[in-house]
Amino acid sequence: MQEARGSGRKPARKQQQRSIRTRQKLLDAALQAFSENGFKGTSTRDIADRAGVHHPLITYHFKNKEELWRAAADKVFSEFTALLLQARQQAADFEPRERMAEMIRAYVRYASRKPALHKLMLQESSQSSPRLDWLVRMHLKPLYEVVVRELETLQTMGIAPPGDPALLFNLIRVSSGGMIALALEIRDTSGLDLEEPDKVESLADMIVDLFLPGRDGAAAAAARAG
Amino acid sequence: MQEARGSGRKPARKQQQRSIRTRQKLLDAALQAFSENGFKGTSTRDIADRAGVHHPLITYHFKNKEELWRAAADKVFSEFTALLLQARQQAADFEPRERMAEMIRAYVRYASRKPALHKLMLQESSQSSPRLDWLVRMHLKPLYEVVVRELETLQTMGIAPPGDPALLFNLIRVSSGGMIALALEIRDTSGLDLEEPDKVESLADMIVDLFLPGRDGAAAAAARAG
DNA sequence: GTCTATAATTAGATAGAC
DNA sequence: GTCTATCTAATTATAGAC
Repeated sequence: MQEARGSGRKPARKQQQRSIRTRQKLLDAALQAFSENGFKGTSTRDIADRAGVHHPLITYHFKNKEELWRAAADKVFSEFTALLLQARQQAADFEPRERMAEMIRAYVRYASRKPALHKLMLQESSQSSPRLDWLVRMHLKPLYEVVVRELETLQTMGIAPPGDPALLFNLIRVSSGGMIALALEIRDTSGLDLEEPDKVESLADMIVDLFLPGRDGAAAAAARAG
Repeated sequence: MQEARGSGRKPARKQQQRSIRTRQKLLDAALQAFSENGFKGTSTRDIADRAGVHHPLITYHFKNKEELWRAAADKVFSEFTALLLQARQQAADFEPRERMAEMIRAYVRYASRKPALHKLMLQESSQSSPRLDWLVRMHLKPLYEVVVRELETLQTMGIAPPGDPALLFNLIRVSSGGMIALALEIRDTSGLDLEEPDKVESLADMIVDLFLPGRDGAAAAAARAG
């Protein structure tokens, strides 16, 4: 930190801050653009325009298009996973069914707040690519490993329905994320507006009821016995 | 029909047939390419290469990229709807639950045979466009209107779970199509290969069990009464 | 009905001034 | 850290020979 004090040193810090803001704006614009048009379908010029900066700045801050994609994806997915694990943490003392229910609700709510995340994921999953490999390895698989184990527990307790846990996990996931990613089309074909918060809650509730039909605690055991 | 008989007339018919085959090859290649890279992300040259024809032929047969997209989409979606309504027709004499179950199974099976259809739909739904409007108006909405009515009936019979029918319809839809469209990613993150026919059947069965938990006929009425 | 050649536009990326 | 200018390649689309 060779510019801690003295006169005429503020410009440097101001530049740093501007640089950070430019990075942020580019990341936000990139996420939006990539989620709408896919990797191949978006031009770096479009991203620069959305961010309100000149396009050579992308090269300056992120080296190239691929790195920009990765940075943008990493940002949302990290945010998403953190929020999900936080919801799980907060529900640590709950009964197993309620803990999973809270995670599902957190999942649906975040998906609805950041539809770009699921749009991005769907765009990239339509074809194998280094980006999909990276996404699976860095974000999707780690989350899967954690959650599927809890789902299996819920299955043995009779709370989640029987069957392949991998199938069950992914059904819950696409039921949440897919609905959000398709929100535009769903509104047009069936008049259901998933941007309204109460509709989002209805969606979360329906998913919980569908995928966790069993009950918690003694009631569940009793129900199975009798 | 000025070439019904006589010698030296076969070349004309041969050319016609080649033209038809070229159209077909272009339509198939276009569906594949668009489903993988989205509309903006695919070049007409890529489509021509996949089809093994020279790219100016696209202009010749389809005028431009947009019309080619429309023709390709129209082909699969027409095929898809026809197959679905046929399944419904064949199950006309079944009890209501089994009729809907057969439609769901037909839906999942076709989705798995033609993953490009759902990939295309997901790609286009990420942003509003004249293509999405067209898709909704020509294919999605008509199918929705028919099926949601039957779903409502199943709800009043206690076979389908209660709640907003639009929500229920779309959940069934994305549970089927979304899983298929995401097959690549799902295989990599959770080792579940939805290209295997028996996995597809398991998926269909699980969807039927989840979304049609009630029973048919007198049993259902008895179950609700007692 | 098919091809070559090409026009007009837009893409990703870089060089170098400031 | 930011900008203008520009290179190279790829894009959609068309014109016109065969």
